[in-house]
Amino acid sequence: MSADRLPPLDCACASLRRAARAVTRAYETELRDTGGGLRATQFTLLQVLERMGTSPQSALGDLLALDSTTLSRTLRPLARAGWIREGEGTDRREVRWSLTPAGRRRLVRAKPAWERAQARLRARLRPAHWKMLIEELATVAAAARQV
Amino acid sequence: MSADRLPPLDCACASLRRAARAVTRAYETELRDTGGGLRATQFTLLQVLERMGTSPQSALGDLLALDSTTLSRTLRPLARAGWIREGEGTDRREVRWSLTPAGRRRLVRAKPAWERAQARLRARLRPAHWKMLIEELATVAAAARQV
DNA sequence: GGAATATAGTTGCATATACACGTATATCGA
DNA sequence: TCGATATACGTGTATATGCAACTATATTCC
Repeated sequence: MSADRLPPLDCACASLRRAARAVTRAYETELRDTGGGLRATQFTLLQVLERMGTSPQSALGDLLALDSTTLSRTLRPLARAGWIREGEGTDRREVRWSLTPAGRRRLVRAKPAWERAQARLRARLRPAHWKMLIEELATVAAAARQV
Repeated sequence: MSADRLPPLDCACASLRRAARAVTRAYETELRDTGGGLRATQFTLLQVLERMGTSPQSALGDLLALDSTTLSRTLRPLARAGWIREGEGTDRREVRWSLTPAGRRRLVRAKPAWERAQARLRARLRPAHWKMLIEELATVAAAARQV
């Protein structure tokens, strides 16, 4: 029933939000069916922590353009589930997060679903556009933050 | 303090969500300061209704890739504010929406803020990339819905 | 050293978003 | 024509998201 094409929206913000909603739904469907029900944001946080090793909470927020208050509340359930752990830094205000072994296993288990979602979307785009899109989105996010 | 650049994220979903968050904040800041505090989604709905004239609720959901339950709750405050109005269709299940004169005025009043936000973002991107981005995002949204 | 300021994070509140499920209406098929 | 199915929408519930305002710690600078 879903249309093969959608009319472009003049507004960049509306365009981004619409695409984010549609793509999030596709990824979360995949994650729900076989990836154990991680939400998109949860998966992303685990994936980023895997790449960063250990990271102050604020650095996660900077990297993902996530407000610190959102981050606090999104990380809490991940910690409660035992997938991430708080570490100590020199700065006593700061919270440093890292993946636990359980978190790493959780991520490994979810990755096939994520890869399927990626592959499925990618297959529907022109090959050259994928990389461009990823890079342009990074540029856009950085540009928007500078305001 | 915000970085001039951000590292790309491998995940298309994470890339889109990050960009959508950052851009939404930029647009809503502008709308808050001088546009009367419309939220991004509210502005988008008014703008789309202006373009479509009258539209069944389901058509709005299709166009914006918005779940119908989200739409119900998002439209309600707009109706309460008197910016949109319910109309009758042949199908008694259906709700048809259209902009009221007050809604049109509201939109006119918010547009300069929106245009400033658009212009500011656009100025930070390579000129050729803007149109490409808008179109690619429409393609991505449509592609993700087909899953 | 201590006041002014900046930074890291949290809490209260409000909107955004969607899934599971329910209700009402319409359509289809034997 | 009437029972099965499909469509349009709403409710309950849960997560996502960010602003205003707050606390606690660190830094700056006189």
